[in-house]
Amino acid sequence: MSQRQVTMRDVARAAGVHPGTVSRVLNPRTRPLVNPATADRVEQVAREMGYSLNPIARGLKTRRSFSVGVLIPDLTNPLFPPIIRGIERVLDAAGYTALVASTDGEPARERLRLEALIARQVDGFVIATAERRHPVVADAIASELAVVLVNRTIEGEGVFAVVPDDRRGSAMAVDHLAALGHTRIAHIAGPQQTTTGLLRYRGFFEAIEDAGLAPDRGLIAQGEAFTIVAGAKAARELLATADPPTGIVAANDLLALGAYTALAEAGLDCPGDVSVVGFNDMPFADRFAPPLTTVHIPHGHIGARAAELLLERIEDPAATPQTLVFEPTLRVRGSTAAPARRRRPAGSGATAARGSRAAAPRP
Amino acid sequence: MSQRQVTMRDVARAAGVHPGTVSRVLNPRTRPLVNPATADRVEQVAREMGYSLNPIARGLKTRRSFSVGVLIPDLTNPLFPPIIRGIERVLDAAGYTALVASTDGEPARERLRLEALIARQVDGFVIATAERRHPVVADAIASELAVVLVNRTIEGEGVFAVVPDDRRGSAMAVDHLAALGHTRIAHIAGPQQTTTGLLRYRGFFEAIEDAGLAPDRGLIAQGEAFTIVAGAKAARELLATADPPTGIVAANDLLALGAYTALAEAGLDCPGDVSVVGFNDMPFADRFAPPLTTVHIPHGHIGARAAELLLERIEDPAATPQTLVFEPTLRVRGSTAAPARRRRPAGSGATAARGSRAAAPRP
DNA sequence: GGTATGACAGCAATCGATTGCAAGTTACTA
DNA sequence: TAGTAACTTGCAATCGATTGCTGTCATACC
Repeated sequence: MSQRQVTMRDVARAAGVHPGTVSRVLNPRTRPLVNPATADRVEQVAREMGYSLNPIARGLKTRRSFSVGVLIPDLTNPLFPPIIRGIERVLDAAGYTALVASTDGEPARERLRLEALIARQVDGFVIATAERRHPVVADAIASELAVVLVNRTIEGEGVFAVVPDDRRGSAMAVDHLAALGHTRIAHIAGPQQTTTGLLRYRGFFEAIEDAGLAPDRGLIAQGEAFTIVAGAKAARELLATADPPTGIVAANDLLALGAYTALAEAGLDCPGDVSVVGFNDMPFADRFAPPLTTVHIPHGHIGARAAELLLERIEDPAATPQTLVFEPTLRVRGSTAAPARRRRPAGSGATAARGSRAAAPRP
Repeated sequence: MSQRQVTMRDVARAAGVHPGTVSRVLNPRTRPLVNPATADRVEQVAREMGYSLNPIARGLKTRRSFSVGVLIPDLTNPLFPPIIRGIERVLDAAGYTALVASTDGEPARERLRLEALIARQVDGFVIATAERRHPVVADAIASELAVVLVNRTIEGEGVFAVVPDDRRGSAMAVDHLAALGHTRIAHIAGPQQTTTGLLRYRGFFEAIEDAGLAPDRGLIAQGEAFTIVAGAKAARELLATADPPTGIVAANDLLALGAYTALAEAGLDCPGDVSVVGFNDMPFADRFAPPLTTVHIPHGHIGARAAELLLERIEDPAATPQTLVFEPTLRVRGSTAAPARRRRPAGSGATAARGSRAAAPRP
């Protein structure tokens, strides 16, 4: 907040030494090279003058910035803020700064962001926007950039990633519904170009078979994105079939919320008529109407571990690539219940929506 | 993603000109200084070589970075992501980059962030963490940094800010409840060191008087922070009084959500027993149980306008300070209704909570 | 035909810090 | 006591781009 920034030269002059010496004193790594007495004096003077190192200038020379880029598909998805918080916590402690950028899922914007951040000399990236085949990310990794993927990963070699056990999570959801007595269990799948979309779908399918239920293509609806709108659309398709499901496993909470919307439109009660399970346990999932049963993943930890992995990778470019897989847990709340006896007219299309009455009608 | 970065010197050599000339060509402002033919040629060569300017180096010389810092109290509060999105949209279009940092409301962390960003040569700040008397922010403004406050502002001169009309918003909430027939209307106030906390409180109080209701100190509970936990605590206090309110105006949605919690604990129904109004209309407010009636503010616009103001201020340091006040609107949803006839025992303390049964019991 | 005018483009210092190299000290050994 | 090793610290080039100043050259004007 000082008027003119104090430079290293100023400190050097004041302390009667050469700027190079000041530089050495202020860098822990080179500090031992200088006489302890001198070092103390310089440090003292620097403190008194309120000197602070100019990271821009330093970065120019060292090609390091002690900052890392964090690429997020959509900041307004409540899943990500806790992850970011976890990342920042670790980075902060290590003296790094996180530069958060959201890409809105647009590849063009993503490339732009990435390059802008590279130009800013970031030392690495935590990327949450990965798709299974992702040229931008693959390039980044190939070009020896330090990259750690979080939540989603890519298919390929040499990847650092921290992800939930997606198959297992889906299976938990299916098992839960099956245990409640559901036999017609549907899936609202996420975009299949993401590992979360694909693996949760596969996990769902496998679990259905393991539960001894008949797999049915008609019970799979493809969500076009991980959004409420896409979830509603997919759920409408499921409800419009001849023999609609009594339980829905959504590939994430936003899709599940979309299912809520579709159910309300169709005048159906959740969980009375249809049970819904989400994935992620995003913040506020417990406050929805009804509170969402969902697969919980430890957001903060995932972020923190990703940051730690990244720091390791930055410190040691030869570090062995590794993928950390977190075990999810099921949070049972109010959106799932035993299936009721079928009571809707067996028409093929959903009957005209009875207005948008709230999913949980008041007594 | 190229191996070694192409520098201006490389381009100059290839084009057979001096680096200085390349610099002039690539800067729109100085471009007219060079012969159009040469300029075209240089530009061509630069493009072919895949040259991209190094913002670090440029920043070192120009003390500009074309990036701005965005200080957010808490990224996990869903109010902020849409604001950030608005900011990014405008900044992007102007060729600037937003560096988002969250402070968790800790002054120490805030100062740290601010200084880290200043060191990174940001050209200005959008600050959402302001408190009414805020030394850090006041210093920043005083030291001629380009600063625009968003959502909250400070008390003082020469401030650029974009805020909602907090008094008016509170008044809308009160009027709504009064119109429904409520006479015992309480307020869960936000921290009074923030303008949002203070003005919403004042607006509440004024509106109560204007409605011809008797102001009652017992109907004001102070939230310690803008969080669910604080809201629950404050609401419990309100419910424990001899003559509890039938309507609650919360200073923001998180506090309102806390009120939901307290009501559920006390076995009370919302809106059957007590109506609740929030403030901000944060994302998902319409999905809660019950859907929250709240004062809506245009998050994206607020962010965008703040960014625009900041850009103006950066371009013209002599720009006149201005505060933009946005008119809020009331979104009536499921958390408000006419007061029921009093039917609870008139005991002074809340009776033992009947477990944490969901606020909206299933039929 | 000589000089004033102006358009171009090169030169070199500069932003603030880092670091290999070398010089100067000091101390220690043979 | 000369010689060498171990410390310290200064020197200066460097990272990549910007910009005031200067020099050059062609054109225009009288």
